[in-house]
Amino acid sequence: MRYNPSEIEKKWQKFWDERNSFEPSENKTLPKKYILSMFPYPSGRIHMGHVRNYAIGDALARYWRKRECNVLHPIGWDAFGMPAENAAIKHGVHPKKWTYENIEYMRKELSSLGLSFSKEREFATCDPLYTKYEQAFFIDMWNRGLVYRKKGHLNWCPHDMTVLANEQVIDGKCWRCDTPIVQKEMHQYYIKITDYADELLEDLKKLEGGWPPQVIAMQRNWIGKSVGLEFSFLLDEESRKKSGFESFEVFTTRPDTICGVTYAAVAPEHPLVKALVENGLLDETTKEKIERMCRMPARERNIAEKEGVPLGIYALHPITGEKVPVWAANFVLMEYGSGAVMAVPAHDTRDYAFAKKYGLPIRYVVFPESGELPENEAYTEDGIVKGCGEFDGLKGQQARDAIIEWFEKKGLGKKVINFRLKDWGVSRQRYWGAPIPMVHCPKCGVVPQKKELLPVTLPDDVEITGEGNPLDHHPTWKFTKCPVCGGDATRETDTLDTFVQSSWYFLRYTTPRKYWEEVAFTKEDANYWMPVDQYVGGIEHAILHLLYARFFTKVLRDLGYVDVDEPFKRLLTQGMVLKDGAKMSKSKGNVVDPDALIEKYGADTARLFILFAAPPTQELEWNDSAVEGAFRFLKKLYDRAMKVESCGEMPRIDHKSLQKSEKDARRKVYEALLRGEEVYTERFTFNTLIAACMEALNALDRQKNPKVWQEGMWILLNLLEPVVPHICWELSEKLFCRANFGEIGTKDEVFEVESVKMGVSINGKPRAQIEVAPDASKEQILEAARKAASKWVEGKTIVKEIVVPNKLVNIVVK
RNA sequence: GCGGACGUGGUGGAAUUGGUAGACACGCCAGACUUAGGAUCUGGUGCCGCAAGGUGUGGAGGUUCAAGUCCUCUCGUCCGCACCA
Repeated sequence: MRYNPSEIEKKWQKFWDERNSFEPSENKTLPKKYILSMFPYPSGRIHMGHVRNYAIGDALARYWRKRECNVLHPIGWDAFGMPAENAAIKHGVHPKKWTYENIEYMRKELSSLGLSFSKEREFATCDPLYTKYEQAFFIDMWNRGLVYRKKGHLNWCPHDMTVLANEQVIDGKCWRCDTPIVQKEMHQYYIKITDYADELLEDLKKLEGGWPPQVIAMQRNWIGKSVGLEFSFLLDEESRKKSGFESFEVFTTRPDTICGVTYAAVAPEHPLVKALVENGLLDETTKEKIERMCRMPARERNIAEKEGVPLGIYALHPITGEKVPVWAANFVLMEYGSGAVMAVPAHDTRDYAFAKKYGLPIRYVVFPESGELPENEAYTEDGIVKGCGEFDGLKGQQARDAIIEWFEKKGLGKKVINFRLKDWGVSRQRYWGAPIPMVHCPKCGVVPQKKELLPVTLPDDVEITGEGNPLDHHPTWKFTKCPVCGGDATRETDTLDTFVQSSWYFLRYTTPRKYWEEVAFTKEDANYWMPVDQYVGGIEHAILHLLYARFFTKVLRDLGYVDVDEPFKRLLTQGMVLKDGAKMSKSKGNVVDPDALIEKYGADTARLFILFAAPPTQELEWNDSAVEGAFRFLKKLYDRAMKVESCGEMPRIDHKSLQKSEKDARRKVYEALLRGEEVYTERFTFNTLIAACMEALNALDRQKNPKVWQEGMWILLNLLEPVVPHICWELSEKLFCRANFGEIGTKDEVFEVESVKMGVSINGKPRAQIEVAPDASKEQILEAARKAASKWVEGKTIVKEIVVPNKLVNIVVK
């Protein structure tokens, strides 16, 4: 019998399917493992990234099932979003049809990989039943004051005709279609993620050890907490009269440098500037310069040269009372802090460059503890304050604290914490999304829909042209009654950002399908299964999805739906799959199609290759001949297994009576077993486990003892089942009636050896090898070592001798 | 600029607490079997050298009996953020 993957794989997939083999138990007294690979967007076909993602998750799920855990390993579909609408525009297919057909097709593709998903708990986020609860959460959040509506400058993608969150703007371009973003002013709904900024930051500590440091760092950076002093810059009397402003606020993280302030700078969009323009106090060229600065998009501003104009007004230094000029400058951002800064050219590189360009004074007030001030640049390090009256002599944090205290005592300013994180704008002017369940009533204003009327569903009869919002253009959909007064009203026509759906889908899975009509999920179920024990997905979600999901979990906790603080205990970020050094993409023409691969070699070969070629967190370079190698291993495994006699339990072997090659084989097998434990539970370096299994099979091949073969296969098939399930079920069924699929304990006897090989080094250089009894004394070992290395020892004085048991001997000679 | 990851044969990668660097696999070379094979099997394969030996984990120092692993500096690659006050 030759290895025939397509036959074996069909057989077992059918077997698993018919028996619903992978449904979790509802018995909550069992130890649980929640293993989750990020759910896919139903784009049409799976790609190698999916294969990798689900091969990793499936291996872990299958492993824990063997350890007698209750395993939740679900799959679903992140099904709302723009590609469905783009398909509608291009090909005239309805987004719903396009999406569900894609799901149908991709489900088949995934099932051909033999993944052990719970079929029962699968759903798509575009299912109205999912929308229903999402809308209910939104209303809960609105009622809690966590959602608000605001008119503001928004990132607008002219191609997709929609608003984007800051997180969705990459290099000033749309994250989806790469179109440059423009600023547009409009109303939209915001979720107050900033209310949770501190907790989102603090709780990153809880994730240390479980999440990659890189992802934690990226989130920390994105939240961007900075502590400093906020104070008012009073304007001098004349400037007050001119502008109608008393003062303006500034924020600084370096109050210790405050006495080095020689000017102040405000953003070109600052209200103070507007007032001066409106009062006709600026000449034409100044106004022109300001307008030009305002027009320049943010991403160009940060590469442009520092530029600014004096506004002809003066502020009073809060400590010295000195008059300092106020400038409008292109490097000051309106969106951060108060849109104005105190400028200390001596201790800030930006302020320095600006001061040099416009000939503004530079005054050093912080000096290094040792050494000299740098020449021709700002000194930005901490140091000792000099030239600042009562604060002289203080250094670094000490000085900062003292100065903040001084401001607070005098009531001139206060300690303030600023975050870079902005509230999450969730309105999208699109059709294929969850409708925002709000109603605009001429009498009652903007009010939430009644919960018993949820879900607010999408109308099917829409025309999708790519221009404007189809829901807004629909002839009847938006007309409704006000849930408060019952009068005529209109529905909100914006839909929710798709990241809202992916922010809680992992909670939906925790409750069995039969309850889905009544609840989003039960608290009991969520508390049993959460947090996800192992989450697996791409690094590209390091900020967006993972931050929103963490935030949502905390909000739902505060709303009383669940008790956990963090949704994902451990996170594994898989590397990309590359071909010819580049990410696989249609445009580059370097795509390897998973279907074709499975067709040719089978799912087990695909899974084996993808887990063997590189550790899961690293990039994986595609290599056709290495795929061939993976296939070869499976053929060999199958061929050798066919020669093993079947048995119902693990054979008992008298280890002492075995020949050396037989003992070696057993040792290799048990080494693989130990490696398996650590790979599946801690390290996830499946490549090393597979290598250990290959070594074990090679070692088994060098001996002929039928019992050693039986035991070896018993263990290897158990170890490899999570990676290559089909072939392992087939062979285990044939040989052991699958009795080998439980937990297997190690055996100390196989690691006992008659002799150990040790290296002998002279002055650290490996020179010879000795073989000694495992219980040999230090003296015996040294004697053997001196003899073996006599060539290098003769005529020299031995200075020192080190024996590392079972490893090596190092003799130091002179 | 800030933050993070990484650098080992022709290639992917092993080496978990410092202890014989290069496991396992790909590729390549030689051989066996075969009508043939992109099949299978055996042996070899870091580099220099006929050999003895030397040398070798991006580079330079250091700690140590011993460094891919620890420390300092440096070069390079990749990723994220970025005029954030």
